Amino acid sequence: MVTTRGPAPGRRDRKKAATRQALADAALKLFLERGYDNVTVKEIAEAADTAIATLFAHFPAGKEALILADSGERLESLTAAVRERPEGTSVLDALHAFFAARGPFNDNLPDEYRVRVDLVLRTPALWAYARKVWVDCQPSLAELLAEAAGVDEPDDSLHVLARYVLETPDLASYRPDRRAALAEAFAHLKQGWPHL
Amino acid sequence: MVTTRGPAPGRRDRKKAATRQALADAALKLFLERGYDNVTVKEIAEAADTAIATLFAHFPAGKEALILADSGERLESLTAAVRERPEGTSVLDALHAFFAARGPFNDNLPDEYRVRVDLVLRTPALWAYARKVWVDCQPSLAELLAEAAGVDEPDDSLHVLARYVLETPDLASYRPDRRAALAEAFAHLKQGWPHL
DNA sequence: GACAAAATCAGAACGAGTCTAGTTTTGCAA
DNA sequence: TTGCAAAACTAGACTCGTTCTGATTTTGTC
Repeated sequence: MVTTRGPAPGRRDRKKAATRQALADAALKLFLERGYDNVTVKEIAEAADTAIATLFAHFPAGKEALILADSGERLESLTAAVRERPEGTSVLDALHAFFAARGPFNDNLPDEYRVRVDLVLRTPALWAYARKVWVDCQPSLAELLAEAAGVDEPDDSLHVLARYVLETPDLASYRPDRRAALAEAFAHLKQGWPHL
Repeated sequence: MVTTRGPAPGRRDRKKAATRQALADAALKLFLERGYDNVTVKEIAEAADTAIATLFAHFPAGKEALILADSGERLESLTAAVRERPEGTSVLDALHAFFAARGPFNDNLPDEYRVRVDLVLRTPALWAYARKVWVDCQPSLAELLAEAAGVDEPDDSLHVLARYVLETPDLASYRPDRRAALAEAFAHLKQGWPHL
């Protein structure tokens, strides 16, 4: 496995990471050039000079995962946003700020990110996958909310809130003014869960 | 097209409907016997004595659609539930009652439905498709909500509510006490949209 | 240098879904 | 009744994502 800040990644891990990166890079390049649906995994594997089987060994979640972060990474940032929120900020405000700073809601992103976000936004398969990955964080976010609310186990109410929160970016992205829709949604959620 | 209460469906329409029904029946039977994932569309087509191409001509939305109603039908019942709600009942209460009487939340269903609901509930692909079909009703439900709220066009707020409402059955079905979770969700939504 | 684990490989196989090009059935009208 | 166009249906080839098999190479370690 790739050592996250361990003694020093050996040659094996470096090569593995390089292969993975080559696949991700090739995928992004081809998707941007020709559109997600017009690129086959075979072409991506060839561009990265690997076998198709290797591609799926690195990205078992499939073609979409080649350019989208998994729930692990997302959950990390989400956790940080909640746990390290400024003193006096409500959980829901922190979550609102977290999403407002991300992909589709922040216009001040470096071009490198921008093109990627636009690609996802205009590709239904990718957007659906992104939503799924967020929603997969529901149980963990519910735990986080329980922690913030000072209870041991998340109950129905917190699971419902977690789901609504994670559903919101998807929903808001379909509206003409994405940022306004996001704000509107969080305003209502704060009414429904006044203590969070 | 199948005439819905027109003069009298001719032979052609009757045969077409029969083929469609044969496909749906064969699919349900095989899914129940061996599980959704262990049945191929080829087997279904053979059991219904049709070609695979015919199967997809009748169900272009794919394998899942063989046993799940499309948004058209769902929307009809949803519309009725909202428009014909008893005097003095809020829209959200009507929607709550509507879902509480359906599939996963009502234990008093005839066996014929019960087995189907259980199949959907225990098959991720089917459950995901069912959610999608509900969520596809979002724009229409937002219109309905606008109508009930006495405004011309649904704004962000109503689209958000529509989405949360349609997301709720899926969400609640994953909780240990589905009915309780459904009620909990609607209770919060009523706080967030007190006028509906 | 030997050996096991991990990474990679080519290619076959599978299932969903699309496409093509042709055949049969049906409704309708001359 | 016949003629004809539209609709329904068909077999089979094809694409694409994904999995499987079984082998080969690369790497870390002893």
